[in-house]
This record gives sequence, structure tokens and C-alpha cells, in this order.
Amino acid sequence: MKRALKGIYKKLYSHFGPQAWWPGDSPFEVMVGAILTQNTSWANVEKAIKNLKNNKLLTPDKLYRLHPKKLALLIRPAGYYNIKAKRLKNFLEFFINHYRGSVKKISQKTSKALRQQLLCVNGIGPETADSILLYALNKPVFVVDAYTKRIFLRHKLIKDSGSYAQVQDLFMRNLKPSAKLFNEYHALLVKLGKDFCLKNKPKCNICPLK
DNA sequence: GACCAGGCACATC
DNA sequence: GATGTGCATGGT
Repeated sequence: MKRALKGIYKKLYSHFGPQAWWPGDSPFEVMVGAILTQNTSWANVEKAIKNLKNNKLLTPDKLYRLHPKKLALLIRPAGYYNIKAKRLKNFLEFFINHYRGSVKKISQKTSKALRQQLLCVNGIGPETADSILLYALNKPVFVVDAYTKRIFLRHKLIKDSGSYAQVQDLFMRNLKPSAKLFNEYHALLVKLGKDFCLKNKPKCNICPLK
């Protein structure tokens, strides 16, 4: 499995090149984006983030103080805007109360301990927590998403019943724990998924993995 | 007009 | 533990 995972990575990297993830100007922006992108296309998330930036609200304190209805209105393009406004507030409350809204402070926590804390925030599940750990805080944690599962299922490398934790373990047990590698690998899987591995087109003859 | 997108919580069995 | 449902916009 070690070789298979490395081989897939090499094929993807040589085909697509570096992906330069996560698109975002600051760790805090990545955290916000991680929540906004839940089951939503990135193009819509960008619009929501742009709204926040244009209003100079993209800081923990300002966002936290913002009236929930105003926040919901600003992030409207990202969809599920009412529930995402609540989820953002939940995260901000946690971030401010535990770490004073400081990326430096939150970075000092071990990824294991911080993951536990993040998962206790209502609205943050495994993928969002891991995205924050890897892409905002540069911790070596592998992010599993719908594309990852779909691609590996289609290539018969995981079982349909595989849980998030099981798929994540597969990567983390068989690859060196490198944030740079995990970052690029996950981004490449998303790129492959977007370009080739569509939901209703299980047969893909031009898949770069073949 | 249908389908999809970088999930999660909650209810129910 | 598995399965179903609500949440919502914007692009193809």
C-alpha cells in the first residue's frame, strides 16, 4: 500500500503539478474558508470571503461581534448561510475564548489535542477540523473528503464502508507525516476529482491514474 | 430544470 | 452503527 499511495501521488503530481493550496491570504482566512466550504463549491465560498474582506471584517473579533443576521447576509453566496453563520460564531467563540483569536497561540497546541477541541465545536466535523489543522496551521494531518473516498473506492483501494478515520489512517500510516506532502496530495485528489472523477460518470477512460 | 459542490448535526430505527 | 433529512447558493 505504501508503494501504491506513493505511485498515485507521483502520477498526480507529474500530471497536474503543484496545486498551491489552500487559496487564502492568511491562516484565519483559511479557517473561515474551511467552514464556509462545507458541501459547497469553492467559487461560491470566494464570493462570501470577498464580501467579508470588502467590509474589512475578516478578523476574529470583528466577525465575532457582527450581528448574526448581518454575518449570514454577507456569507449568503456560500449557501446554507444561516447555519454557517452559527457555525462560524461557534468557532470564533472557541477561538477567542481559548486562544484570544491568536493563530500563534493556537499553533502551539499539539494537533491531536487541538483536533479533539475542534471536534467539540458544534459545526466542525472531521474534515473541517483537519482542514484547519493542515491548511491553516500546517500540521501533518491528512484531510479526507468526498473526492478522496470516491477516487479510492473507484480504484478499489478502500471499501465502501470505510469510515473517515479508516481512510485517514490509510494515508497517515503509509506516508511520512509531512504537512507539505499531505497538503499537496489532498489538493491533487480534489483536482483529479473535479476534472475527471465526476459522480455520475464512474467510468473515466482518460483518468491520469490509469 | 436537474445535478452538483472541498459537510455536519440531528432524528429515528 | 446505519440510514434519512434539512440546510441553500450559483455554475454547468
